[in-house]
Amino acid sequence: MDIKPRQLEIIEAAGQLVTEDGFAALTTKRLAERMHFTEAALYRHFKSKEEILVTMLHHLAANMDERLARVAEDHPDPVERVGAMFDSQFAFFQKHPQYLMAIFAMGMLEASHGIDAGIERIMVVKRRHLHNAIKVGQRSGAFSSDHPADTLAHIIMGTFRLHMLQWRMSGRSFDVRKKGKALIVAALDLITN
Amino acid sequence: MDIKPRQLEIIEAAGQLVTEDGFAALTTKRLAERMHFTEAALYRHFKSKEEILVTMLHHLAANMDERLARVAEDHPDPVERVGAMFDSQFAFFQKHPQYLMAIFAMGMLEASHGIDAGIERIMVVKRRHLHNAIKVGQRSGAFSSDHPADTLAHIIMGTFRLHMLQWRMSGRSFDVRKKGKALIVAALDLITN
DNA sequence: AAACAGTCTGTTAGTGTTCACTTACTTTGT
DNA sequence: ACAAAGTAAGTGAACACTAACAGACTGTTT
Repeated sequence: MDIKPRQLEIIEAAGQLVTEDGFAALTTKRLAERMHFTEAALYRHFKSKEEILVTMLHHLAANMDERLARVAEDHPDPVERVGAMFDSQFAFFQKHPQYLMAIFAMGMLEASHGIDAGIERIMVVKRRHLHNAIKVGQRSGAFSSDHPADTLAHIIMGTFRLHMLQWRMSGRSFDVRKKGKALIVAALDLITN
Repeated sequence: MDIKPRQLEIIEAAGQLVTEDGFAALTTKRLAERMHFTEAALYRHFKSKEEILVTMLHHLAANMDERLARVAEDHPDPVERVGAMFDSQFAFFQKHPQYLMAIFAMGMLEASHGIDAGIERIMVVKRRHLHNAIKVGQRSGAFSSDHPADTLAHIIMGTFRLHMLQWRMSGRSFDVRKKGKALIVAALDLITN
C-alpha cells in the first residue's frame, strides 16, 4: 500500500483540520477548500472520507514503527533508549502536529471500525517498543524489577499521553519537547535503580 | 443551576449513547428514541443539544468535586488519601460508565466552546484535589520531594487516564477497580519514600 | 510531424439522506 | 384554568457522494 504524493497532501490537510478544530470540522467541503479544489476532486484520490483517515493512520503507524526501531538501534543503553524514543516522538509531533489527532481520537470510537483499528495499531506499536526497552533495562538491572514491565510501561505511556493532551489543549503554546523531556526524565528516575 | 429529574434522565441517556457508540452517535433522533419520546419533546427540557452536554459536564464536575472533598476529609493519611481518591473514581465510573465520555472528549475540541470549557473544568477539579494530597504528603515526608508535586501529580493522573482509556477500549471487559488499584498502588510506591 | 487513444485530474451541477430545530396542536396532572 | 410535557409534520442547511464532461499529458500509430 503505497501513498502517492497528492494523497499525502490530502492526508496532511485532513489532519490539520481535525487537529485545529476537532473531528467534526473534517468535512469534504472544508477539506476540498483547503486543497484549493472541489469536493469531487477528492474522490479521484480516495474512494471515501473514511479511506482518507484509515490511510493516514496506516501511514503514521508504519512511519512510527520504523522511526522507533531506528532509535532503539542507535541507543543500546536502556535508560537512554527510552529517553531518546520519547524525544523522537516529541520532535515528530512538534514538526507534524497534524498527526496529533491520532493520539486522541481513540476514546471517541468515531464512526467506523477501520478507523478504530488504525488508532489501536498505533498504540500497539508504541507500547511494543517501550515494553521491549523496559524489559531490556530490567534484565540489565538499570530499571527496578519491583513492578512488572507492563506496569512501568503503562506509567510512562500515561505520562506521555497526558503531556501531549495538555500541549494540545494549550493550543501548542509551550515547548513540548523541553517540558516533555523533563517529565520523562522524572518518570525514568522513579523507575531507575 | 439545578437539574430536574427528567433532565437528569436525558443527560444519562445522552452519556450512554456517546459512551456506547461515540460522539457522532449522539443525535437528537437517537436520543429521543432512547427516551421513548419524540425529538420535539427534547426541546421541552433543553434549548439545544449543546445545552444537554454542557449541563451534563457541569453536573459531573460538581459531583466529582464534592465526592473527592469527602474522600479527602475521611482519609488524613496522604498515601491512603490518594489511593482512596482513585478508588472512588473507579467505583464511580464503574457504576456510571455513561460519564466516561467526559474523560476522553477533550482532545477532540468537539463543536463548541461551552463543551470544551466544561471538560476542562472537570480536569482542573481532579488535578486540584490530587495536587493538594501530594503536597500534604511531601510536607509530611510520606512522598518523595525529589520532584515537584506537579510532576508527581502528572504522572499519577496520566496513569489513571490511560487505564480508563484501556478499560473503555476493551469494552469495559475487565474489573477496572481491581486492576486500577494495582496500578495506583504501583505508582504510589514509586513516589513514596 | 500529425493524429489518435487512454489515463489522470480536475470541473459543474446535482443526488438523496440526515441533521438540529420549529410550529401548531393535544394530552395530562394539579 | 393553567402549566408542563407530549405529538405530528414539517423547515432549511449541511452532509458524503456521484454523473457527465473537459483539459492536459502520455505513449503509440500512421
